[in-house]
Amino acid sequence: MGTRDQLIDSTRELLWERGYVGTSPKAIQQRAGAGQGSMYHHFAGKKDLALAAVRRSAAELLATAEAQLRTPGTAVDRITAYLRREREVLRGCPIGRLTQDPEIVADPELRAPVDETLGRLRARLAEVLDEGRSAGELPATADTAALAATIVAVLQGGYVLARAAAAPEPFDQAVSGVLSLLAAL
Amino acid sequence: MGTRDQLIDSTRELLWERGYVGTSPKAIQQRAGAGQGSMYHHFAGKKDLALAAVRRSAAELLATAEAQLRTPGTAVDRITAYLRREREVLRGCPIGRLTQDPEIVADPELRAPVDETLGRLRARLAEVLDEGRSAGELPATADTAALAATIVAVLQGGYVLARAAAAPEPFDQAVSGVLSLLAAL
DNA sequence: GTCTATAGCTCGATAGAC
DNA sequence: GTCTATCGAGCTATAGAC
Repeated sequence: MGTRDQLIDSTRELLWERGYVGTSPKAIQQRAGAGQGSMYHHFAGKKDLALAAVRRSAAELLATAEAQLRTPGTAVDRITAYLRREREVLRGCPIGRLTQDPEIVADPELRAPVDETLGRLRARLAEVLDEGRSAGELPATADTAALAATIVAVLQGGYVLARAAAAPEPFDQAVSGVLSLLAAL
Repeated sequence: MGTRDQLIDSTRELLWERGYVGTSPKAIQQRAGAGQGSMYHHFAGKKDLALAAVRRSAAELLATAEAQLRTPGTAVDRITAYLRREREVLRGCPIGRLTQDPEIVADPELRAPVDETLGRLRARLAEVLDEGRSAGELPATADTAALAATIVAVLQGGYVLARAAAAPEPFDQAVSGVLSLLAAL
């Protein structure tokens, strides 16, 4: 792996752990084992590097989600597979986390990939729910776009509860709750 | 209002907007209209001030929730009143926001009030759901603790989606989704 | 109680040698 | 492509006058 990739990966980790405001070029360089000149040779600055890092994390998140949602079974089965897949819950979501960063939401360029990623995730979940509705698994009146937003919100909010408690249990409870509600539909 | 209170209020605002890592003593002083000597006279430092600010925000959050949950009606009515109350959605949750801050979750003293607040909120919602279950509004088999976690997670995650989109709609969708699921129980 | 001055450090970025 | 040196600013905190 080249120095450029090392820098991107270090930035991804630090953005996940500490956010944009809490991540310094110096910390990125140290984690990547690269010097200052090297970083500013490959990237225009902190923002440029963050953009590359966020885009890579976003692509990975969507690919991982797709792997779970592509499984056979009913819509609720597929969503269960997605929600129950192994997660490092206490680390939170590498993309959702960025929405709490004032400099990310204030900058259209930095916010765009975050918005697009969560938007696509919701759209994909709505698609799965649509298929379930067409198959008669869900009521014809179900608002699949709203349910998709609820599911993604449970994930993102589950991370918040788990991190507050420093334990994964509240995340698991929140997921169990929404799955029991979906199963009862 | 005294200087001490001004400092606490400014810290509350800045923690909400920028988090702990993104908030400097200097910014607090400027917003409060107080000098450095004044701040360090009233508080031992940034952490001490943050503790006072978080405790005050936590008390306010729980009091506001209680005002909505105390209303008459079924459990779902009361939870609807809570979820649908007027919110500045794009600002997010002043307490949940702190779970994304590495220095808050790493410090037991700073994390404690966050954990306690979200824990109490979940417990209070579970209580409301328990009352509804006893009244026959919910199935006897409903896992009220899990549903309470789901409801708080939808709120916290709804903020995440709204901030990503820079629009309140995803929050409203997520709330609509979970309320429709609860109504169908 | 509040002020100014200052400490020692890190911030994000640039310069210029090699 | 990577290095070291340096910039001007801001960081959290302390000192000591008033």
